[in-house]
Amino acid sequence: MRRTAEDAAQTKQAILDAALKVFSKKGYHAARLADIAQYAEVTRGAIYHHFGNKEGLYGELMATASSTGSQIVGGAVAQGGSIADVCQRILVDTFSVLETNSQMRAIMSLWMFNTSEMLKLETFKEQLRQQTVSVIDDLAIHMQTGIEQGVLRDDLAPHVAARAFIAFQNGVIRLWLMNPNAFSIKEDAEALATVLMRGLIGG
Amino acid sequence: MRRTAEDAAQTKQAILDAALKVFSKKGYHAARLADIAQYAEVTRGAIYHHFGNKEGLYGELMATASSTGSQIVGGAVAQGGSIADVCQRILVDTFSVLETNSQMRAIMSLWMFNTSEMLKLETFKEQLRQQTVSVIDDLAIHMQTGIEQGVLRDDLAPHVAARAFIAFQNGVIRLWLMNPNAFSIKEDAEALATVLMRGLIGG
DNA sequence: ATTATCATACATACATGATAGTATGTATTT
DNA sequence: AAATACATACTATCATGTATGTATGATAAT
Repeated sequence: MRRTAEDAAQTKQAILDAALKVFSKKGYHAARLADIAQYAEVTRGAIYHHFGNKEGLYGELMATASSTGSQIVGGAVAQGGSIADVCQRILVDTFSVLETNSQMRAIMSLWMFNTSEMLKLETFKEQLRQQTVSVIDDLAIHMQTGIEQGVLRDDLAPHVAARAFIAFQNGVIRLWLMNPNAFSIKEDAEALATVLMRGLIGG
Repeated sequence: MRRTAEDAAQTKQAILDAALKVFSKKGYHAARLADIAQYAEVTRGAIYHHFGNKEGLYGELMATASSTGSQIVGGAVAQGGSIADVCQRILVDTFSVLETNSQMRAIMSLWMFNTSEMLKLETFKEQLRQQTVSVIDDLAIHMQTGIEQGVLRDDLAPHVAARAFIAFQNGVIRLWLMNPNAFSIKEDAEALATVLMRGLIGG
């Protein structure tokens, strides 16, 4: 029952969508390919055809996830302003979007929670490590210029500032994802972001 | 080959120690009871005898882990000082101890990473949720008095301050655990803590 | 344009391995 | 003697991966 190329692409996307839901909900090991297949309304055969194996499926998922992340950052940078403005905007945007966009929420859950499960796969660990390092390094360069321009505190080491930023962002996201009913991350986004930024902005 | 009661307690502890190592390294699902047994130099029979099943073993582990956490907080509070001093101390202490104490590192790994894997077990999820809520609530009360005393910024909502604090702490710990070679969390502990505290302290 | 051929997109069924759990045996302690 | 603290051996389950089947779209030959 071969379908046309378009149909095939559609099925592949359906599998990816289903995988995102199931992986983010159950974790890597607990998620069964049978679950994903059922959710996508195909059989496991389709999954093996398109992705080779479970790890391959997960890998493609993570690739799209990480590209989404850099997309947000790119958008915030494009709006211009000082490094402080950009950082504030990134925090507020990432916090807010979680509450409104369920797909984004699933992606974040995936990379917040499942990631850790995957750290035993050395290839994954290394890939993630590299990725994090480069994000921090990039950010540190911007922090450096911010410091030189007097926008950020001059007693701040650029890398420390960058790590504080990423840690705070991830921490807030994780805290909220663990219990979304505890508070509204969208309503508190501005206030939370301000706490961290006040620690970075020169005064 | 029954051993004396003392011996039994000793083997039970050995199993817990082994479980901490294996769980924190491999995750819940990937960790095999056979591994844990081998590491503890017993057979799986001993595990089933003392803990009933895999989930029981994990449960007891987490119980000791959470008690360790509140122990650190208790210690920092006992040393006195303003809420700002206490918070700074908690951050610096928790950051520093990670690098020096491998057992603490394993416990943190467990609760940072494996926790998420366990969130599908509803009992666990609820337990963890309650725990987090109460930690935040407690902290918020202290933040409140800090605000009233003028130690912390007066435009800060107590719960926002509390969540920012916990999020930052967890975020830094997680960031470092994911890649301990990227930087020395002990050396940067003071600087990192200062960033967050400057965002909270009134000026 | 029709047909023969091949490649694609899956479904189905089976093989394999791994691991949790159980049942039972046994040596000590109490 | 009865319960404890395990070890050993066995069972059952389950999920991945693979091998194979099949219907159909794509493509080239005639």
